[in-house]
Amino acid sequence: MALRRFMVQRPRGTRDFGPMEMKRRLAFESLLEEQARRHGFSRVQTPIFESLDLFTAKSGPGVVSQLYAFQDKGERHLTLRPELTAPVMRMVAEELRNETKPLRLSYFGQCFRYEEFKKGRYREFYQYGVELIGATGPLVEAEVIALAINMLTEAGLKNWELRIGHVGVLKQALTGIGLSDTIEHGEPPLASAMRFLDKADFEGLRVLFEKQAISTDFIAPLQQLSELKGGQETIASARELLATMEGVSLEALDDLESTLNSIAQLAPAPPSLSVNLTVARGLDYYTGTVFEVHVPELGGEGQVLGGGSYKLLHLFGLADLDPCCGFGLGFDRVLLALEAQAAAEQRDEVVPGQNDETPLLAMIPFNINSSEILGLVRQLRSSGVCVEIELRSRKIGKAMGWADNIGCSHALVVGPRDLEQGQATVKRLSDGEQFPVTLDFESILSALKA
RNA sequence: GCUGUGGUGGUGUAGGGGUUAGCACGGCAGAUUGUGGUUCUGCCAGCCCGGGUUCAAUUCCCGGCCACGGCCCCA
Repeated sequence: MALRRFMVQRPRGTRDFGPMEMKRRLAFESLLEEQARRHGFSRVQTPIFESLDLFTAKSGPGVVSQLYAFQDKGERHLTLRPELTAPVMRMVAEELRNETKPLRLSYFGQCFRYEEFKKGRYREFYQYGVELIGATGPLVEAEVIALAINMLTEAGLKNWELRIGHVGVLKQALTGIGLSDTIEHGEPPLASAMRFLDKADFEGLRVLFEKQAISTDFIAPLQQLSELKGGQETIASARELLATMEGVSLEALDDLESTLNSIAQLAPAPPSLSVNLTVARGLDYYTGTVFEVHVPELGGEGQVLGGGSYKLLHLFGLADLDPCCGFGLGFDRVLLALEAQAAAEQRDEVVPGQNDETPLLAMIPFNINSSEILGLVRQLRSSGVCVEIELRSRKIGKAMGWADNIGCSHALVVGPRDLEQGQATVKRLSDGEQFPVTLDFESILSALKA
């Protein structure tokens, strides 16, 4: 292409989506939307850019290095949004304070992160998510998680693993044995202990316990707790371990069990369910149940969904609505997984319903003034038929080839003779069968349905 | 943040210090001036960018850009 040297390339880490790909993406989006709708969630939308403060308030100043941040002409500090939870929280505080609670909100859109991209990680990526705001407890969490399960199931995703945990279990165990949650120097002892458990650094934990004058006898059961992994039976094992530690509350564990029981009724069983008390999601605003979905086929970037109960609305003066529960679904990653699985099974359809089954009619004006058929085209389109007009004045044979190539189900040639007689033939391209019609939309409509 | 591999028409590829840079798919047109998917013919269209070595670089070297991976990290 001679013009290449003058072309401007797509920025690094971004993607274009052609017609075929968009068909899949739109089908996937409406599938997710339909599930959200059935669970009572309503779609909202927030701006592509926000005040920088919104994200530093949520995640600390460190996030700035990963943001597409800039100043506008009024020298306001803005950034392209790196995620959608904080904007939705902002919107709730700003616009939806007086709506009847609880709110069930869903959203979908681009997010931007300035980082090295690779398979499943892009600088511009798409996130679908939901937040349930203004209600708390095991049933709320179960509703949200069940929606996630139903979405992935309906999308036809296979071989995925739901990992579920509850940050309260270990936290209550640690406070129960006497670790403090208040700051002395820098990090509260409780947070340090959580970190050590997360990284399986039991020597670090021992040092901390000695410093805090806490019996190191607790380390063994804590280690066992953090290493628990398995199905629902894991709850019973955790209960036994916690029972050996005096003064430790079982409330979080009871909640988790209750959540799991409700999920089992609200959604089909996921292909794999694993209870893991160290699914901490690395973030300190999570307060209750936390969960992630992984797809092994995706390798390093295998997490396709993550969420839980968190406290963020207090940042906006709405502490009474905390905690909320929600999740974000990596739209691109789920699609990648679906594509990989479809390819492995040599399946054509990647997303259920991606292939539009409505007839597409190629209207081929032949040696006539095309204005003769425009009224008919309009009537057909009003009746819900997809109509494409041949625009290059091809000869009949070529026009048929064109119609077939672009995926038309039927073709209708209208030439001088047809106009004269008020009749024509609708040709079904799949098998070549022809149907005589009169040149009015009702007759053509019934031929298309034949 | 660390690191591996690679870049030839729109797509997939062959080749290789001096070539009319080959092939397939594709698009367009004709064979075929009222009915497609076959066939035949013609046309369209390419060596990522910059510097170096050389008489000569698309080919070798260096840098950049882009692409695809593996770690780390992740709101």
